[in-house]
Amino acid sequence: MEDYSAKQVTENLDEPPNSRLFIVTCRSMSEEVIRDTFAVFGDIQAVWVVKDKQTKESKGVSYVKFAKSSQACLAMEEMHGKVVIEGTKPIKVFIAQSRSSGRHRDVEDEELTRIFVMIPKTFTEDDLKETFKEYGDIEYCVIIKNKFTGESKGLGYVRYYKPSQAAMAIENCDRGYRAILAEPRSKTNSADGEYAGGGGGGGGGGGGGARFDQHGGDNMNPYPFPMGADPGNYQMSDYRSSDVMTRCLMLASRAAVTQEQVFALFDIIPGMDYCELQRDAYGLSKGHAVIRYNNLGSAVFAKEKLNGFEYPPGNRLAVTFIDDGDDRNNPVGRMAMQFVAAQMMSTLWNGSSGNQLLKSATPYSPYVKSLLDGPTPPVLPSLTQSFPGAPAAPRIQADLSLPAVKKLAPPDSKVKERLFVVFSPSPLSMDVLEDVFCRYGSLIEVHLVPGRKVGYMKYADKQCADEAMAALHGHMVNGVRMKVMLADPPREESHKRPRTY
DNA sequence: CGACGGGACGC
DNA sequence: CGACGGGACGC
Repeated sequence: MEDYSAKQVTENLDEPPNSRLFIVTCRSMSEEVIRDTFAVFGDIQAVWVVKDKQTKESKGVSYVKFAKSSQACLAMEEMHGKVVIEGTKPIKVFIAQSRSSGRHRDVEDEELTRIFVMIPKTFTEDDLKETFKEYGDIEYCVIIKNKFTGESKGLGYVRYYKPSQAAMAIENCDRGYRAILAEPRSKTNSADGEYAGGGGGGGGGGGGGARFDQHGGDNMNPYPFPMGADPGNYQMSDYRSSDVMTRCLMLASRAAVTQEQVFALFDIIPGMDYCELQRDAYGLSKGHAVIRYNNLGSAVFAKEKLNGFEYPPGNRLAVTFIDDGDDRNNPVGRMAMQFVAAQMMSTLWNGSSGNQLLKSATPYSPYVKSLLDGPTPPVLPSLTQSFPGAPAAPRIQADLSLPAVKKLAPPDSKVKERLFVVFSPSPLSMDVLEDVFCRYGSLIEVHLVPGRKVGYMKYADKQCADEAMAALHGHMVNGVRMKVMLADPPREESHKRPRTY
């Protein structure tokens, strides 16, 4: 078909994605005509007219492979529905399905016009639009935000009117935006993928342990009400699906707490389905966090038990409902709370065999017990000892004198230098590292490599980084020796990752 | 010795 | 409706 060996062609057919056209023509249209017709839209790498094996006659189907997706998209937009040979039917032009996906459904514009990007947390939707309008008219921009605080998650969608515009944006925008085609939202993903089937915990390794699976199997009704038809059942389902705000707690802490700590603490109570630390514009913890449970009972219980709790020791946490509204002492909430407590107790006493419920809490049994038994508010210093990554109350012991703590650089600062740190015998926790490495100024963020004894420190200023390295290399912090050196430049784009464009 | 790569919208 | 050929690197 072209001056490419067979192997090369088949391997490149789907690369970049959406760079190949599927064209329906009249049977008389030759390869030459097709090539001439489409050559004006870009660099054609291959043309293939599907022919009958016996008669060698065209079946009226052709493929045209372009070098770029934007070229294929432009050709599609310009040529679909056009009459190429007078007196014959207009041709149809689509983006071809990738060869590996066995489906033959037409690729819709819907799937080709919305991109998904990573942006600085400081970006507004207007910033997003300003940044991406140079690639084409934008229908709308959306930034994914925290529902309660409006804080950006650093991710956004941009919808263009035409596939070629989205393709241009993906091909030409700064690589830092990591622009890819967005997956269509309509894809009816089984509501909460995490709760499907068996072990959902695996993936992120995010410290918190597996979720408590409260709406797991149909046979497991976590509430003391029968599923039968009685008023109680209605009331219950009504309350389960009640407004999210009623299940949301706000944590306030004077001492700095990490996301991991808050997660570990509130995850003790079953049903946590959201936990996020609030940060200020400079990425510093403001000592606030939002925690949501999937049922009111757990939220009530968590508030009762954790409000006033000392964590870390000496620091009294304040836990309130986000909407400091009305009566939380309604019977339903109380019953639900008591039931959750009872269930946790029984699970603990009975050893919870075959019950996935307290999987992640099991290691914490002693203090979960005391938490449940304890007065309100409980003071259980021993609790903090066993939380992974809990700081010995920002107490840092070092074999050198450390300067005072300095403010972090804004999270979207340009990284001017990275330090590579090796820990021995084991890695230090995130917050200890932040506390130590920020003291020379301009620290942007600490990155620990999961499962390894190494980490990276990002700095916005070369001199600060060098100073930190000179001061800390070979030194000991909390019994951990650190090698601190300049990081090798990040690996340049491995072409391994599958791209969506 | 000791190496990073990320990602999802509650209609 | 209209969906996937021909030909085969070199350890």
